Amino acid sequence: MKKLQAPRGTNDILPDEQKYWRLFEKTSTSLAETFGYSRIDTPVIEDAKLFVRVVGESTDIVEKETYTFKDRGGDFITLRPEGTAPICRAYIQNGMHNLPQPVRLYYYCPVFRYDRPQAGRYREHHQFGVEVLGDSNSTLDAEVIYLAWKLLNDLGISNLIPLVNSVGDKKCRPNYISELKDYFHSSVVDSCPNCPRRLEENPLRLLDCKEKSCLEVISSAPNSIEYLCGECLEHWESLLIDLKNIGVPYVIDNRLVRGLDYYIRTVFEIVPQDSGSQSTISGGGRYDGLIAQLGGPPTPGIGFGMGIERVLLELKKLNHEIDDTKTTKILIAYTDESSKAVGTTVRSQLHRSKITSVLAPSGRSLKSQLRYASSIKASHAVIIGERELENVTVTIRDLKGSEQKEIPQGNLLSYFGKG
RNA sequence: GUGAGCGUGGCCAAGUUGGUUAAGGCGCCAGGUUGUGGCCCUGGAGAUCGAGGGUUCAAAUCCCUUCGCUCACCCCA
Repeated sequence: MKKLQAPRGTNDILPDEQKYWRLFEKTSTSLAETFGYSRIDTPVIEDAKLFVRVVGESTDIVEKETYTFKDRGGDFITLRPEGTAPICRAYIQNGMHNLPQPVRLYYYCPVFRYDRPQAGRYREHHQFGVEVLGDSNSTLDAEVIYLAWKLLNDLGISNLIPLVNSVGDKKCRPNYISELKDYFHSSVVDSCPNCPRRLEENPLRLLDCKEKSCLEVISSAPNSIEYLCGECLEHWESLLIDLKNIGVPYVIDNRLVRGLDYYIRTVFEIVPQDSGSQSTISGGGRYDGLIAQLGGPPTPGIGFGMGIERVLLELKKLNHEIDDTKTTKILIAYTDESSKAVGTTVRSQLHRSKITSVLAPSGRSLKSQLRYASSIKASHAVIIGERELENVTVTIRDLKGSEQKEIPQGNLLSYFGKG
């Protein structure tokens, strides 16, 4: 029989790994709550049309990189590949424009992409993100960028600086793109296997080609800021002031573009300095046209998404001690069937007082039971044998030291301070 | 979709000019006397060497196919 294994690009998150995940979850949700964001959970599956409308039908993204299938009723379903579109859908569907604006939301969920896995890229990964809907003021752009940066700081990843850029809006971006095309038409490097095609299909992407021969051409390419219309320029300039006011460091990166057309004006990313290719930890931007595009009222929006696996990769590099929230754990050892029965009632007593305890595995010598206690890092062993049965006592052994004493069964809880 | 590297018990792995029962370490289980752990000692379980086919008297070691993993490209929400 073929060995069963998790599908390509998916991972088990084993018990030893959980402390990192819980740290992230605690840190991120408490930061978001502190800033007045409310949690939202959307379904793992969505109508496939949602993402088609967001990114357009013919791109690689929808054709090759989503998990899309026909369900038993004949509807096309897509496993959510990102957080923003479902939240916009939920905003529209639930009439959230009737809430006080802006609406601040955060999410924490698995997302799916049908990609070949590689370092930092999986078919299932997890994202945390925030979205602010209903206000186009640059203050909120700054707030969102600040949150992404602050979250990483709170986790102890403090050496990262957000990269920011503005890609203009529907009015001014076309001018920029045609300028960019003109520039690359005359200078696109023949030796690059991809840029001639990019020039036709996605000119903005020319700016982040990795080919060495292209770098020089890119460095003197037209700069998007110089093509911003009056309103976009004003938004950009006030963003820089807002960023300063809120106290987040930033670096302007005019080659920064994001893959999707829906981004307007502000785009930003946080990328670790020393890493390989799939390393953007967090990215986001403003998407003022998106909700209208999905059939809702014209509503501005800004947000970021953060890849948790990539964050944890960085976190582990720093080798910080993670507090594993150790509770006292008690192993209940026994020597025969009748003492086992007493052990079972002792366990119930402890559990009622919320004291972590486990019964030793059956059929083992006392020595083996205590070995087991050590291996599961129990803090104490409660030992029940013939003598304890006779005396109606239990023996409590402190496993950090080696003192033990026999106490009346009735004093068990007070021994652990729960009497 | 493209390219490269890799695939030996749960984990880390030695072994590749083909040749007796496929090292070792970690982990797991047991024992080291009479009811007691962590260290140490001894023993045990556990691998048809990813799978299928071929060459050969003989293959984990050579050839072919296939699957899987990893990394990179493409793409990137």
